[in-house]
Amino acid sequence: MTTPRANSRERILAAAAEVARETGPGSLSLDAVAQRAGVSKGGLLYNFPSKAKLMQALVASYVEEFDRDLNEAVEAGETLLSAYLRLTAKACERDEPATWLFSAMAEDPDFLEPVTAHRRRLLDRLKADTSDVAGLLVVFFAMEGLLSMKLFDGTILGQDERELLMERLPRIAAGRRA
Amino acid sequence: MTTPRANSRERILAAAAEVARETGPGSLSLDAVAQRAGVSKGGLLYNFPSKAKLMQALVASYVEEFDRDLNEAVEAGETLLSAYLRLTAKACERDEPATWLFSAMAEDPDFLEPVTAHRRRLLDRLKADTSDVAGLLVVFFAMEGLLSMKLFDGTILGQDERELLMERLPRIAAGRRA
DNA sequence: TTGACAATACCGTCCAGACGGTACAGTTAC
DNA sequence: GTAACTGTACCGTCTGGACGGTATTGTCAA
Repeated sequence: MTTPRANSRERILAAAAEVARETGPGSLSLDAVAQRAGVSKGGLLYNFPSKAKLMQALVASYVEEFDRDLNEAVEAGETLLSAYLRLTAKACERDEPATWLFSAMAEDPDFLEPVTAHRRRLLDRLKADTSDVAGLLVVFFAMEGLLSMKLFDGTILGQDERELLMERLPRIAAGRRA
Repeated sequence: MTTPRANSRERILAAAAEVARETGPGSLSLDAVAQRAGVSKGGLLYNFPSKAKLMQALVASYVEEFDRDLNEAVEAGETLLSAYLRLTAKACERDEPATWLFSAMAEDPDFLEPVTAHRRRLLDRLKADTSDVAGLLVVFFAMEGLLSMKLFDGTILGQDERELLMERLPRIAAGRRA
């Protein structure tokens, strides 16, 4: 009952994210991931020879996807800030928070290094693109705060409040005072 | 020595936070905590009858401390917003990030509920104190973003950048009520 | 005053289960 | 034939936590 062609890696990665979300970040066992992906444990370890490699791939795929989307938007003519705002807001509205991030952190905090490096590069790109650094920082960290709340599951903000926030942010980054 | 040790609970809680910080959020074992606290595992389990109770106490003590400090500042005449800004900034500058939070989350995401509830209450209090809700939201989430970066270990921001940010924030939330 | 009992605050040991990882023989698609 | 698996069996380690024991202090009736 096998169709062994290889989107296996993607299926496994997606399964890992699902398991992390459903059973909690601390319960990401290889057995659970293999079962969820419809793969044997042997098969999982064939694709990712250790749990550490799985985690690294999980983190890397997230960073790559974000950068890809961002660069596509910029090449299509959108401003960097606008694209960042839009993509991050989209991430905030997704049903599945990226709790796999916590799984990676629980396994070994060093696995987050690619994410923090990515964030640092992103901020640098945004800084190079504005004349109002302070305003940019405010906007950037507000978005990061919103995103982290989503990660921590907090549905702290109502719809109307979020709209209020998202409406104000671009005006701050534009250098205008309310 | 023979006399029952005073403040065992506090020592254990502090030890748990230390272990979480030093060995990573996923490696918070009772053995490690007991050893660090200078208590046997049996003694630990006497004070906190399960790991879950330990985590809950860890979370609760954080929330209580924050609220206590905040209320003291307000009673001493500081405005709520100013106190919130100051206390959160202080937390960001502390050497020891609160990685125990991730330990709690790894154990069971539900343990974070008191924290998110606390955050929600805090935001509500701040909202009731301002006429410019949108501005407040920006400031609040920017601070939360800064804090979460600290938690994720990201030393993303340099000293000068943080000063730039912290200088701008109060001006955005300038709309005060009566 | 004292002896009996109980509560408090631990210590040290043990154990069942979960987990990551290995090994390897068999199976299927190309 | 080979890459990409499956399936099973197994190992060593770690972990939460149950349990029984112990020392000190407190209470209180006779």
